[in-house]
Amino acid sequence: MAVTIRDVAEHAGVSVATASRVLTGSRNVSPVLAQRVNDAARALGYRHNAVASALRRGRTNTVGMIVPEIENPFFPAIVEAVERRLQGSGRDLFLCDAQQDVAIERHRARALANRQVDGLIIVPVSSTASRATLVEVTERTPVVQVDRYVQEYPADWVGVDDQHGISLAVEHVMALGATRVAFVSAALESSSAQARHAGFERMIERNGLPHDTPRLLGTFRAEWGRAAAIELLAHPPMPDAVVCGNDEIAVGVLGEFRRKRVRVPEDVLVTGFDDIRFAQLADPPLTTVRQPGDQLAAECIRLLDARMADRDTPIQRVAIAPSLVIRESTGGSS
Amino acid sequence: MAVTIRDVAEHAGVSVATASRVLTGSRNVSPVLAQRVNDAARALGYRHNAVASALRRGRTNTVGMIVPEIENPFFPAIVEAVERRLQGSGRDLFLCDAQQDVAIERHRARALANRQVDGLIIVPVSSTASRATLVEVTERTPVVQVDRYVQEYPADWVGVDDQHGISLAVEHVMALGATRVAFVSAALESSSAQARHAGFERMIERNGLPHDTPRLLGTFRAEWGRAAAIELLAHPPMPDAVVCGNDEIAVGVLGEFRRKRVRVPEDVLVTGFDDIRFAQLADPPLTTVRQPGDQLAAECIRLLDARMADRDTPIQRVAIAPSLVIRESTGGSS
DNA sequence: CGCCCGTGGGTAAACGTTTACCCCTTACCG
DNA sequence: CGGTAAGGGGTAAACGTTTACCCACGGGCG
Repeated sequence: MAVTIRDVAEHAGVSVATASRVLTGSRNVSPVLAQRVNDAARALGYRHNAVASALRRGRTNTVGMIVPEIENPFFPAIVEAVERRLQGSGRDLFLCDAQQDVAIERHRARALANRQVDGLIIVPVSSTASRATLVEVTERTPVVQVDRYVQEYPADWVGVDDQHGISLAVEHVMALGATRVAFVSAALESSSAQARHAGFERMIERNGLPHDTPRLLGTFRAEWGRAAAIELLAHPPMPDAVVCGNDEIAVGVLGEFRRKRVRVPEDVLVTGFDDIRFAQLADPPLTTVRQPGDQLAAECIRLLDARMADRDTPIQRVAIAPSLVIRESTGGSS
Repeated sequence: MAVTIRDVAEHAGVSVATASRVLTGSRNVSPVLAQRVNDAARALGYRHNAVASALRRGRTNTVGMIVPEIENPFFPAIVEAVERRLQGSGRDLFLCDAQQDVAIERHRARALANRQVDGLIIVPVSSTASRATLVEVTERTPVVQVDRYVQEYPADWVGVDDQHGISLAVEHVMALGATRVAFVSAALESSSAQARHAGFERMIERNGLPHDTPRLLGTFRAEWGRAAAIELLAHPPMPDAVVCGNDEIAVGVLGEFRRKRVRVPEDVLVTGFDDIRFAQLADPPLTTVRQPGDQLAAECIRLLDARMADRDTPIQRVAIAPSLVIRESTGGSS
């Protein structure tokens, strides 16, 4: 078996209590004994058993995070930001991928909760089907939702004001003279898809733009953007602008337009959402609604810590205003 | 406190042993008692405490994975594939991001090992500086390296034959008439950067191509590709082809070339490596060396399981032959 | 009828830490 | 000099499961 704290104590000629106190720094120990313990630990190659520690203390110094699909580059960006935020407090982040499947999501959430993570950060797959998982896990551990949320908010949320974000995009293309504006986004499964769609419809309504432009709802993936572009081209007249639900979709749309020799921005304007790294590398570089990842992460950790400090704090929602990043896909910076 | 198996047993009127046996299915229990236990568990809202279980059993049904940086889309793709492979055996995957920092990598590796993961899959940050971490963690838990490896192989490895991959790219551009071939890749920190560089030099040598073409080594990121392209343009003559160390770099190169009105493939050929999702969405779509993610993942899990079954199995290295995917950045499919 | 074996149940001892509680020594103060 | 407090050390009881070991019972077989 591996070397335990008991072996260390024995080797150092002290009690396990003293060894533990030295190793965790939980109480003052005379320097001479401390030295002996540390030497013994090093000599024996002692490794802290986090499982035993977690069982006894009920805490793990670990935060869990679940994202709907790790292949969507927006999520790694958030993960990165969260990770950096967590760095300071010495906690580890364990990440799980739900693969767009609420059953897997539930499984992962339980796995993390069963491991006694001190907190859980989750981007729920579905605004409805993920709810049960959220409710279940919320009664066991502090939870913060990021980006997406679940109906009726069983837990804190931090994200961007999606409706406002989309309205920035629509206003922008309107200002450039577009009146026929199409919308390509994901099916109304997640809260962000819903909010972005609602924001779009509200802008169309409020500004008296024509209603008969296409609304194509699929997934948040480039493949769908490509398919949607084919659809748009198949049913003239072409819109003046295509507002996309995220950057991946927009990149797919751009790719298909390029292939079909539809010129962007001359023939049609295209906008995205998120401002992923590839947005500026797209051809043409993509005008998009930027999500401030660092702020989201900071807010997220703040909420998590607050809830860890007091489980009964009222549920909070933090919506951060996104900003528009203008690039060539709508004609470039003015 | 939370409800324990003791509460369940009491409520069902059986011993904890029986309750445990029902809940884990470790031994036959008469149907009537089993029913009572299950009912009690449901009624009380019993949740398995994985920490206690792990402490007692020494296993966790969990696999840990560490990638150098989650923002490089190649890694999420591998993670996805591994995750799908793991699905079948009911194990959970906990992912960690090393943020390109061997200190963080070591911290994460220890965190996972301390949590008693049953195995660890790692893409080491550095071929030299990650070695100590690998050695340390290898004596505690089965480890498989993917994609990159560490000097002298303290653990199994599965990856692609990088040298061969690069030679496919070089041969391809040579076949298209290129003689002056430049190489843009990452600093020789990781094994993949080293192998790809070595493969490139070997091809130049073997085919008697001019030696005075640029070798620009930076990072595996698009920003670097962009910077390298600027460098290439600043020092004529332009090469006939630019072979890149990965797709991200290539996308950056393409972006900068487009901005400077350098035509690809007419003026210069460009190739990548990995075949990430965006490779085909780039402008022009990118000719690249494809890494077969599913095969890598399958092989990886196979190696891990083999090592879990027998810790003393000799160390294995599995190199899979990559294939060339020809797209417009070198003139398109012939 | 006696023995053996298989089945299903319980008791209690682990797993490795942390920490409540207790004790002893020493120093300080009135 | 007695009393008290503080500091540093040890003992042992948790934390919640799993499982080795034991026991009782019943059926089959010689």
